[in-house]
Amino acid sequence: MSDLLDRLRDRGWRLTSQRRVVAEVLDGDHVHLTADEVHARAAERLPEISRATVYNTLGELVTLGEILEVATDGRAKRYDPNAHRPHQHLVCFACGTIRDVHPTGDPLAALPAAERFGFTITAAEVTYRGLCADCVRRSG
Amino acid sequence: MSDLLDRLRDRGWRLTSQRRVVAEVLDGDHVHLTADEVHARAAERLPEISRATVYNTLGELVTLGEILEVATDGRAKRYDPNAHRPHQHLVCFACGTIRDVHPTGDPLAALPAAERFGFTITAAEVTYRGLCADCVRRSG
DNA sequence: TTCTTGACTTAGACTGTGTCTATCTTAGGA
DNA sequence: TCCTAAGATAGACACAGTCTAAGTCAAGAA
Ligand SMILES: [Mn+2]
Ligand SMILES: [Mn+2]
Ligand SMILES: [Zn+2]
Ligand SMILES: [Zn+2]
Repeated sequence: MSDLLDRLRDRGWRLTSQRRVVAEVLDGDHVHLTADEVHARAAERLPEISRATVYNTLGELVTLGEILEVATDGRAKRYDPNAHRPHQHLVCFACGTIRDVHPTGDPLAALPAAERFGFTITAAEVTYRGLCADCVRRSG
Repeated sequence: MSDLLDRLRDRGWRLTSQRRVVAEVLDGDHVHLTADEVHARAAERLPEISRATVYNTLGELVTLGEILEVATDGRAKRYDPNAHRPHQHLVCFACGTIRDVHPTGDPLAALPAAERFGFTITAAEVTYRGLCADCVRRSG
């Protein structure tokens, strides 16, 4: 985490208290918070932080490649600090929980040239969907 | 197309002119229109159709399994009449064009049990991203 | 240490996308 | 032809996100 702050300072970032708490809130595994969730948690530590600053900071961290923007549903985007290791997502239909998963092989290999329509393809995102153990139990 | 209208009538749908034009607008291959695009095209044929009716009709067609809702970016959802054959999507970074593609194999097979976190997984959506031939040409 | 300044933060207006409600219209059966 | 519940409509509303103008402050200069 403080290595993140070091990298940012090296890139000329001014280290404000707002940016520090946003970075702290995003620390951890399987973290996929919406901008408003980040704002709520940041505001516990720094009550007057504004929504605009949270959006600005998240956007800058995405541009710098330090976090990922994930749009799994039609709702709010989620912000993912796990930008260092490529991964895909597993989402529960019922409760919306998101886990990072690491499929084997290269998903691009499954797409034959005849199905590429002349595109130069550089990425494949996979979203696995199902019910998590808790929601299976609850629903019978 | 009229087989679609037949199926809907069989399911007890009242066939209004509004529902008819929405169904007509969604006919074709590689069609992935936003709700407002559907509304604009429907309004060419039926000028006073309302946004609410377009949203209602699209939602009902999704519920009936006649069209798919696709969220490829963080923007407006797109509606896809190709609900009869499973497929994935190929999206151009630059112009946003969407093509239907059919990868080989089952994407679920690439996710080992140890990476499933106890979920009961029932679906995998893949979005391939790259530059289409036109945008590659234009950009250099 | 204090000063300076442009980078940063803020409140709130504004936009795009989608939902809801109250009222009006109409498809299709009696 | 008439009736009525299903459907259509306008516009208010909600949510996610962007933008702007004015105020604040981190960090380098002196
Ligand atoms: Mn993730
Ligand atoms: Mn499609
Ligand atoms: Zn769940
Ligand atoms: Zn393109």
